[in-house]
Order: sequence, then structure tokens, then C-alpha cells
Amino acid sequence: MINIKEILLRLKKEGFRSTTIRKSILDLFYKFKKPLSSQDIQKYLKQKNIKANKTTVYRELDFLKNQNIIEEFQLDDKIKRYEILSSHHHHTVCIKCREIKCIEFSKDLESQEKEIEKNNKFKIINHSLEFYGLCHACWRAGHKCQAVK
Amino acid sequence: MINIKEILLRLKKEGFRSTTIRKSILDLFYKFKKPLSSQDIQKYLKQKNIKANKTTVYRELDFLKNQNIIEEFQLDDKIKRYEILSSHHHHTVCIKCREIKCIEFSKDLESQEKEIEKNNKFKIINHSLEFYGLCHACWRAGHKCQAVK
DNA sequence: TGACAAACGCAACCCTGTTGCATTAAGATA
DNA sequence: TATCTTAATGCAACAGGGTTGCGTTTGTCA
Repeated sequence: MINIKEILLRLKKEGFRSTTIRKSILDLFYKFKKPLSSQDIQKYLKQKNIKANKTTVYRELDFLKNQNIIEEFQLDDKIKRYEILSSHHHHTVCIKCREIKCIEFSKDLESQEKEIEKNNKFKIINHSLEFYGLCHACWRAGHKCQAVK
Repeated sequence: MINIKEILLRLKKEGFRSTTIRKSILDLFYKFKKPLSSQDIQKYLKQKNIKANKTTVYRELDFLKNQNIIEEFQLDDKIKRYEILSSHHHHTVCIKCREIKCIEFSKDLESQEKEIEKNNKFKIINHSLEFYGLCHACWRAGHKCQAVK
């Protein structure tokens, strides 16, 4: 995984600038190592006393996506989330506290995908696979108070 | 798969009514046999000259979901989609024309899920798995004009 | 046929995300 | 270091999916 300096250098070579907001957003992705939404980022920047208009954040995320630095994906809500572009992986999502984690998932679906392509005359380019359930804390809490939405 | 009459009878027993809009929306799900969004339904109802306010459609979808008649899911956009609650399955989504199809997918992920649960201290309740790519028509068109977003 | 609550329509609203345009500032060049 | 170009930013207004409050309509049952 390349670091922030390398990213900024690469961008500089292509005529893009190294700004406070750009650096801070990259910092957040490297610090949290988990999917972040525009709202997450706006919140964290505010905490760090970095002023950034929401438009700027949306545009920066779009920019980083187009530069293949981060990737965008969707969970079971209407919020776009982003994370540093890395090897293909999946997520667990707690349906109670909404904690999202990246997980290892060795099993590849390649042979299945070939079959699907054949049976459905469909060229698969990528797939999304997310697991919804309860994180450890919510699972234990659930045992006590039972009600889980 | 139970039919519309049975559904309406069950609802009636629980004190819910059999209205034009409710019947029409169920008709659409049975007719199209594929995921529908609120917008899809509003469009089709209009075509059939059935007046239905968008609020009513949203509320009816929510109602049918709560009655475990349809289920809600999310793809890679901000639109909620619904389909008749049936056996667990997955979808192919054409990234060009946005055609969505339900597919057979025999391979179950159970053993993988057990491993994920153990490794991540996470209780899996369900998962989503969708395949994105090109349908037959778009794939062929792509061969001619090449550019695929 | 009247009464009651489920179903409905309408307007106003919320939230995530986008667009147009004027302003600011990074960083290359003189 | 001053100047210049244009990437980056802020602001206001907007777009689209979805929700809420509330008054009205209508299905159903006694």
C-alpha cells in the first residue's frame, strides 16, 4: 500500500495540487482504515478545526475516485462510502450500531461467476458481497435485552 | 409461491383492506417478477390510469415490507428496490442499461459465513451479493462501439 | 346505512448529493 | 519576490428520493 506522500507526488506530476483539505482527507482514510462517507469526513474535519464546505468534500471524493486512489461503494442505505483502493474485499455491517469493518474472505467466486455468465448470458465485471448482522458488542447486548430491530 | 388472493385474504383477517392501489401494486410484482422501485411502480400505475400519490406508493411499499410480503434491498445507487419475498437469491445488474435480473446461484456461503463469524466475532444474519456487468445486448453493443463507462 | 379506522392526497419538509459561478490560493515562471 | 495561470474552494440554489403531519376519503362490518 503506497503512502500519502507518494500519492501527492503522483498527483503533482499530473498538475494537481497538494492542499490542506486534500491532505487531511487522505490522512483520515489512512488513519481510520475503514469505509468513510462524505458526512463522516465532514464531521472529522470539523473536529480537527479544518474548514471545508460540503461541496468541496463531495468534489474531493469524486476527484480521488477518478484518480483511482479511493473506491466508491454502496451498502443498504443511500449513503455513498469510500475507502482507499486496495485488493478486493468485503465488509461486515452491524445492523444495530452500523459499525462497518473490512474482512478477509479467501473464498473466490470465480468458478461460480463463470457459471453465472454462461447461464445468464451476462458478462460479470465486478460484484458486491456484504454481510449484515451483529457485531460482538451488539450481539451480547442483544442477549440481554433481546429486542433487535 | 402464494398468489394475490391469498395475500389479500391474510391481510383482511388482520384488519387490512383490499384497495385498488394495493391490488395493483401486488399485480405489478407478480407480473414483472423482478425488482421494482417506487418510481417504477408510480410509472406503471400511471400507464394503467390508476391515480396514486407518491406518498401512498411509498407507504404501501413500507406496509407490504412490514407484512413480510415484499423485501427491500439496495443496489449501487440510492434507490430502494422491492420484490416479492421468496427464497434467497441474487441479482445481475447491467452497468449500462441498468437491467436487473434475479439469478439462480446454487453455491451457498454457509461454510464461509461460519469462518467469518469465528474470525470476526460477528453474528451474520444475512448477506447481499450482486453481480455487476454487461447484459447480452450491451455486451454485444460494446464490442461494436467499445466505450463502456 | 352509519360508524370507525385504514387508506389516501397534499403540501411542506428532510437528507444526500450536484451545479453554476465568483473568489482564493498553489505553485510554476519570469 | 512579484506575477500569472488555473486548480481548488465557498456559496447559494437546486435536484431527486424519500418522509411527516394532517385533513379527507373510503372499505368493511355491525
